[in-house]
Amino acid sequence: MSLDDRKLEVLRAIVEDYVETQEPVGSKALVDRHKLGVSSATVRNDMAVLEDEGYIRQPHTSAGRVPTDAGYRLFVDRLTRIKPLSPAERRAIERFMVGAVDLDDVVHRTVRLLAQLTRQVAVVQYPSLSRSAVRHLELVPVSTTRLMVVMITDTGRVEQRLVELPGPIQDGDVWELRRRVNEKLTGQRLADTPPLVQKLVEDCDFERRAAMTCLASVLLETLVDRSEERLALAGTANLTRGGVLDFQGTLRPVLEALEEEVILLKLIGDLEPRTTRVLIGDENQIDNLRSASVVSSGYGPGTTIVGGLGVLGPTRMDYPGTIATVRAVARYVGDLLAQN
Amino acid sequence: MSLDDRKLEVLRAIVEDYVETQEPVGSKALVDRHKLGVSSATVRNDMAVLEDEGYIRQPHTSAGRVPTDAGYRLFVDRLTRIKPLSPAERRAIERFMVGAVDLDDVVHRTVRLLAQLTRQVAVVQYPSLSRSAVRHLELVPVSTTRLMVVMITDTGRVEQRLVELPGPIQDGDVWELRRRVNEKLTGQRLADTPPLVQKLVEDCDFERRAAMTCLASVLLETLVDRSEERLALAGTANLTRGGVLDFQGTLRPVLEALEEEVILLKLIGDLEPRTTRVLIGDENQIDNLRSASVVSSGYGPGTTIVGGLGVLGPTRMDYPGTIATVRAVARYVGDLLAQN
DNA sequence: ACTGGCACTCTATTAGCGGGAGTGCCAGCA
DNA sequence: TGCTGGCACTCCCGCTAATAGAGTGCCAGT
Repeated sequence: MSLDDRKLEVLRAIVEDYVETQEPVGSKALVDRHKLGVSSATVRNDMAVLEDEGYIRQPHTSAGRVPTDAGYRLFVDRLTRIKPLSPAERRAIERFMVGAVDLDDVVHRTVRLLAQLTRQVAVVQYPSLSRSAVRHLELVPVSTTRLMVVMITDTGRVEQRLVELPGPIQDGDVWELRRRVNEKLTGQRLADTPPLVQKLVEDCDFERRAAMTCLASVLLETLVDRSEERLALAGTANLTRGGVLDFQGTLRPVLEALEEEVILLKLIGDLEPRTTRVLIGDENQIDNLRSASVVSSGYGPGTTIVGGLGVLGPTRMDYPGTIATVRAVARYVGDLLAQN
Repeated sequence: MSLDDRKLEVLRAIVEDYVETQEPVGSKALVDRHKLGVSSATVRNDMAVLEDEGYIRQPHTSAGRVPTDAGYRLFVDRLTRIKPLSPAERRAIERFMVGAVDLDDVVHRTVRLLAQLTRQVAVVQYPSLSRSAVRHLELVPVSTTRLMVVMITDTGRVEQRLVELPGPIQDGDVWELRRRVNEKLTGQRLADTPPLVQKLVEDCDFERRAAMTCLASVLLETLVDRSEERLALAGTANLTRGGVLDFQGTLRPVLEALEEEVILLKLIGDLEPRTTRVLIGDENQIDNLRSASVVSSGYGPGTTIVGGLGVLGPTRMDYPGTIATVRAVARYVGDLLAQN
């Protein structure tokens, strides 16, 4: 049996009221607050059906109804009309982001902005290296046997590594290495570089071979083996809004999960371009976050994605508003990166 | 009236028991658990005195006693024999820190280590720029009118900034600028650089004057106006240990405070060399952290301090253990930096 | 100066008791 | 067939009262 329009309308009303009041909503209250045009008894029948189908449930017999994860899912998929951002919010974004000086600053501002607008926990991934391109590589002699490699990407990110050389090196050789490396790698996407680096070593003349080999191994590590992706986090205090009820008693598991960068990356990673993803409840496959939802989106210049950002909150959250905000911020940051 | 030895012993016992059980401790329980050699009635009298002096208090009439901030203070100042780290802990430090690849990694590992060992919230300040020395400055042309400045310090930290030039610049000029800047600044403590930078501009020949001026202003900003000091944080989830009772009901204010970098810097800043500082309760001047204590220590190569680190927990914390751990970790990290 | 004893205070826990919100079901009506 | 009003029923929540227990303060005695 499928759900007719009125039942869907009832579901929407339940979700909206519950999100607002955080209390189970009963049939009487529903007809009072929404003009459904039918009596409470009718609504009760609809509710019984919705419950059978698994979209809502009762915390206990003779209490009001609460949406289930499936209920939120349906709500998000079929009942959410995107609400455009208010002018005030648009202005807030502008005001917050204007004057950012470097990449670090952009990321920090973004994450705080998100946390503030959505009143939830916000996560922003630094532009991922593997999807950016090399703008410049700089080699700086730090001592006679040590070299600092500094890489600048087109997203403005800077990475540096120390290279231990097998033996002393002349300034002139550093020069030559710098020239070769830049010649080969500048402008390349990081994901495409490994074979090029390999080639660099092979093409190298004998006397610089040893140094180049060391350099190459560090480069590979920096360019590719990027296990350590960086993140910024803000708004943890928002978890305490609305009592501890939201997260079935304890914040503990949630706080723990938020400290695991791997988990966060999983939450806001693997995004498709130009879409905003919503993970409700245990859709996110993470035990500690059973009662949390994540709204996330990729960002980057144009339609490419160089990183993810998103917010995390109780399943009981304002989905339309949050989705709109996340989307808007992602787009804004993307444009910012494109300009740069 | 001063406190005789037995009264102090009673205070110590109260603190120790309360820290362990988290429950007000009564006279009976005290004589049972500690061999004080006197009866509970005598202990009661001592307690009455300790209460008069403000070192302990009763949550309500006819409940056990709980230490006040002043009580903890006395405990820390006069009753704490430093307990040496257990071999297991020493090994944990080694195991955790070995194999750190760069400064970022060192800081991250340190903060997690601290959080894990003390089971509290840990904060580590990145080596402060103003106290380190310039190892090298690199100028990288990013476009014809933009320059990337990369500064490497002797603590291994790397900072970069973008400079917008007033007009296009030749490679040769970049060269010359780089030479001059390094000549003047390499090896200098950052705190000493401002007048030198000023001098750089004055000594500059006319055609490079404009570019140098821009560069100088960015340099000053990077070198000195270091309002944005970076921090690493870990162990937030530990706040939820021992119920929410520790922080008078809500974690909210604590979480909020932890998000303010300025506040954290204040907590672990301004440290004297070779000491471990303990701030108990509202000694830390921060409203949101009334019921929290902070144990912190400076670290750095040798006896210089390049940054602070510490942990934050409920006033009811294991001071001797925490102090020992913080001190040990600070020393370890200092040695690590010195080696580098 | 310390101790045992005792009366007293206050809390935390438990049980019992409506009030109320909300439901499910049924019979009647369009 | 679908909606409505009515009604009995269920269960939570908040209130009060009663009780047990831990801990204290004080006093008289050694």
